[in-house]
Amino acid sequence: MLGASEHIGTNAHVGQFASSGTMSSADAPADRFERGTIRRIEAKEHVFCDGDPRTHVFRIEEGVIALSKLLGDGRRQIIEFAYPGDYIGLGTLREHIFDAQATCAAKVRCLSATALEQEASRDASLALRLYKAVSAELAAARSLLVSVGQQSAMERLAGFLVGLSARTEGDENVVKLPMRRSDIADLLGLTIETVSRTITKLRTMKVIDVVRGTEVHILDGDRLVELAGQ
Amino acid sequence: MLGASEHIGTNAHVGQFASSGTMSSADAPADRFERGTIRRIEAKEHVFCDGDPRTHVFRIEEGVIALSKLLGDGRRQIIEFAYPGDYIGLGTLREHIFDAQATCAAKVRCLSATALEQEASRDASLALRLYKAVSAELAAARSLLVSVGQQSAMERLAGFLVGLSARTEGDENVVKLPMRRSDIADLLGLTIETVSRTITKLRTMKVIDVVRGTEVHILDGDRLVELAGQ
DNA sequence: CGTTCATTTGAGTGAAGTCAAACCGAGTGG
DNA sequence: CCACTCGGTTTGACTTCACTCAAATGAACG
Repeated sequence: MLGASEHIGTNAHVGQFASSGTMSSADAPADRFERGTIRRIEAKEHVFCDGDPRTHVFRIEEGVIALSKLLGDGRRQIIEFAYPGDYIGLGTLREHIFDAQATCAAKVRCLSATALEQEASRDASLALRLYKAVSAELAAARSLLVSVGQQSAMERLAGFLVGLSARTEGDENVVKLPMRRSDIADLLGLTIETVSRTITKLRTMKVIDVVRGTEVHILDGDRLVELAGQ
Repeated sequence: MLGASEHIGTNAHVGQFASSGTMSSADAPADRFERGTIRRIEAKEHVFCDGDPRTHVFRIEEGVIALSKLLGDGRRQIIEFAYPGDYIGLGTLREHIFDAQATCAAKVRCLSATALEQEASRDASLALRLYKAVSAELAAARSLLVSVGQQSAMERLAGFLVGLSARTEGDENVVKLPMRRSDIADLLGLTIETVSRTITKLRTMKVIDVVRGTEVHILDGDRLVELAGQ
């Protein structure tokens, strides 16, 4: 099984941020969302781990970060995939309670959690932005919960592809999968084999076509949405 | 199946709040969390429905409210049980995207959503409280997701009972179940029958005892925690 | 060209679902 | 006070969807 194999020691990932200039922003100068250094993350590298002190909040600039919970016996549930523009590490706890691991090469912007929250306690509009950001995460988590709790493997996978397609810029009918089958399986509460078999079934149904394992061409979008249920 | 049987018309539940005096608060006078009228809710009555405009935020004063999503074919996923002290209806969307239904007789405090959010845009400390409240909900939703996505029926049910016991004031080993089996099933992503069978198994294992179907006596708390996994 | 890692496919099993019937406790009315 | 109903729960028999274990295939890379 996948897991924390690449990760050596609880804090190995902290402290060696690639020093990149702060991006010049057209926004208000005090906008913490636009400052912070950029850090490069390799595929499978951790941004932070379950149990680490929550020192930073990160904004994804490139790639995909999987937030996940690892159970004692190796089972893993992915909580969400964070895509460019998303924030990870928000919340009020002193320590992280999830792993954050890149599913492919990625870049994140690092923002000091304490600075952010100190400023939020003075600046209501920043606090409201944080509120809206977590609210969006909450909606996403609940929607995934409905899927995992009630839907069949086919419905979950079709829904996942529909969601990915909606996120995709450019041709909505060509979706790149920037993660392994095991990541999809752990997101949807299935096994790798079931994910693979379901993809195969969608292919034989001529609803999708798969190129080199990582690129999904949606041949019949309406049917896919239908298969996703509501 | 359960569902919206008690509910007649999308907005039948709005507008007939029981007029109760605003509670005198030791807090700051501007504290919106302490004002608002109290509304009585009968068992199975809706506080609000999926699709209703989000006019109010509610604080549970008594009883339990189930937040749920109903799928087209009757399947239902409960997102969370809201207990006294919890808030429901937070978020930034104009409309509710879930049903909120009492599992037993309940009372909620009604707070104007617009007033709350207008004030939050001026008062950073209020905005931060909202932020913290949703963050807590987010953590709860994610934890349930892990359970539903990865754990067996026994693990889910044991975990549910452990969680209830932790919430219980007074004797931690006597847990009242203020909801039906169908509510527990829809929360955990199981069927009524599986919930019932699992409870029976816990009884034959002498880990719990059940009195009149609604009162669980925890006989072996350590074992229960063990069965819940992590 | 061989190694490694990811994915696919196959065969068999099992945990939870479905359908159906029995049971139980709380009201209600004769 | 008992019979009857009604909603909820439990139990039983059977089915199925997804899991497990195992092997084959495919892609990437030195």
